[in-house]
Amino acid sequence: MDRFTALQVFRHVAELNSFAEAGRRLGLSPAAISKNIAELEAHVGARLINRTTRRMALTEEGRIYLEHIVRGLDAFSDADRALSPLRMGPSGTLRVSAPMTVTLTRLSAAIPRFLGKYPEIALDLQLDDRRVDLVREGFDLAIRGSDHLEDSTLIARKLAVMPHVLCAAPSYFEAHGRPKAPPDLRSHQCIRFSLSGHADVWEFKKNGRIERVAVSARYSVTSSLAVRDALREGFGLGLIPFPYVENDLREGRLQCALEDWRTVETTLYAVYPSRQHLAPKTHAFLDFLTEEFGQ
Amino acid sequence: MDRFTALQVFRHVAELNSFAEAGRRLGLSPAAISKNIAELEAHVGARLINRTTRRMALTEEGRIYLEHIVRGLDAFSDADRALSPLRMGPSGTLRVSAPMTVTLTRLSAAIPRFLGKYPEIALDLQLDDRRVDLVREGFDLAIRGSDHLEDSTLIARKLAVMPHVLCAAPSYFEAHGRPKAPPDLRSHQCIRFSLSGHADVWEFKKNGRIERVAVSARYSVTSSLAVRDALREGFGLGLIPFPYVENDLREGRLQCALEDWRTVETTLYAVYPSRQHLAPKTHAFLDFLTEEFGQ
DNA sequence: TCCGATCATTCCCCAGTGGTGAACAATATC
DNA sequence: GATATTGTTCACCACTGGGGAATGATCGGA
Repeated sequence: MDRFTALQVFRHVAELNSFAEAGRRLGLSPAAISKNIAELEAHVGARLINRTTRRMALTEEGRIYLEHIVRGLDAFSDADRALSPLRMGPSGTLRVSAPMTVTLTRLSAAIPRFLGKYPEIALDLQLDDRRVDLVREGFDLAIRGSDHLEDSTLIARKLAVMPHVLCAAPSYFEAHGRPKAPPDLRSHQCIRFSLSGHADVWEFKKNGRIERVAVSARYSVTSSLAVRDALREGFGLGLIPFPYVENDLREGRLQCALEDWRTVETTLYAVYPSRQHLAPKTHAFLDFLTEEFGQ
Repeated sequence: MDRFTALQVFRHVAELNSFAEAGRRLGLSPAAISKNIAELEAHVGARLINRTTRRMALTEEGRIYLEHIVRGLDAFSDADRALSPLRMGPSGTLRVSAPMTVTLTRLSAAIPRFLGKYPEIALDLQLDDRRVDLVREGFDLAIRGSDHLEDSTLIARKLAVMPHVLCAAPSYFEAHGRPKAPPDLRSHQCIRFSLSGHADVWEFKKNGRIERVAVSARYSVTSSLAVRDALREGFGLGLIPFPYVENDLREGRLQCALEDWRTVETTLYAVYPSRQHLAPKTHAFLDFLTEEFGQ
């Protein structure tokens, strides 16, 4: 039986002192009211309402029961109401995981604007290049740089594609020469971003031809920014997302090599647990992200 | 949908951190658990639990919701528990309405024994010769002297039949003579118990013949005990339940007349609102009554 | 690395439940 | 007395809530 409606019926009947009136309020037939009360009494094992066709009054049991019931029902409507602000406007605490580098280079400057737009949102932003477990660690959303398809039941929205470029400092090219084709890389000093899915093997394409080069690197590091720093110092060649070195290239601090070859690209995804019942706060942040990376 | 089970499911899932385990505890299939949670989320309009097949964690909404829900569910189990003492042993307050006279003559002496036997019962005994409205005034049980069938939806259990006798004091008979047949009563001084259903017309039967006498009385009173007092004083003839005058007759203070005619009788009923879910306290009192009147 | 076990979800199917509407009995009201 | 209202009961029925199996994902261990 449906306890919940039975209890609601009981409450209405008790407070309105009438079966028929309760039925009208709840949009139920008199028959339904009668049955609900009877069921509830059967469940409780006690008569709750003494009644004839014209009069009705709670029994002692009924009074005691009602008292508790009302507390319970109120708690439930409170529960629904407690969620409505979170459902209405974007508010609450938003837990986001994002990789350090991409955040610092492309996002963190814009975040105050986001927080300014949604004063009800508190942002807990965890910068971490690990691939975090969304649900285990309770994140609402994560940003991931991924080069392969998403694996799990999570939802992924593509934010941006970051093509990689092979580059080094002018001083490096002067000292070691400039590679003409991918295989030349074997004799070069390569700097490796170790968290990349293609850290060990660098891939180049031209005219449908694919060249793979197993890279041996004396310097592996878990941040592309550290790679960039090393590149600037002329320590070696690196494969690095274009946006990170855009300024360096324009201003001549770094130069590209093998520009006629296409190489890997990192796709940036926003990942979240489910598309259903997406919380407004999460929705707002998603919009912010797509807008921010969309330009 | 059944909110109640959905909420129970949600609580179990949240506290056990597992859909499957919750299913086992509640005796439900995994499918049912899944559906319940999905329904609840649809009702609430927010995702309550983030989940993959292996991990699950409450969302912010889920935590808030759970907090309220638990209060509500606890209130409900409290409600059930609050009634169980009333269901188990006879206890609580028992409200009984009874006619003054029959109580004083046949019951009140035994009541302390009843209360001694059931220490958890408090008795609120309203002595009132009115015909009270059981449910309107919130009685658990009423004792009624009735000479006609019960009229309403109430349940009536027969307690005793009290035949009436026509009697008066010896002094009265000496002064006014002894009636030989019902019609003689017209010339007698009659004392009337005005609450009786047959106060105006006294009925006598013999050999299937029925005699009705319209009684004119100078003294009408609402208590049979007052009638008895008047009879003892030799003021007139009265039709009165036999038990009330049993001692007087045995000891010669009063004498019968028309003993070869059968006259009306009052049947004593215990009346209560319903046979279903009879509270133990009421049951105990009913047993007490039948025992007390049964001898 | 592969296989078996476990978990949540989805689909389909079905019994059982809660609902309605009408007939009914009791009782207020006019 | 006639009428209207109320709570109960009885069929009847749509629909829901549950089980079972298949599916996809993930974990743990060999």
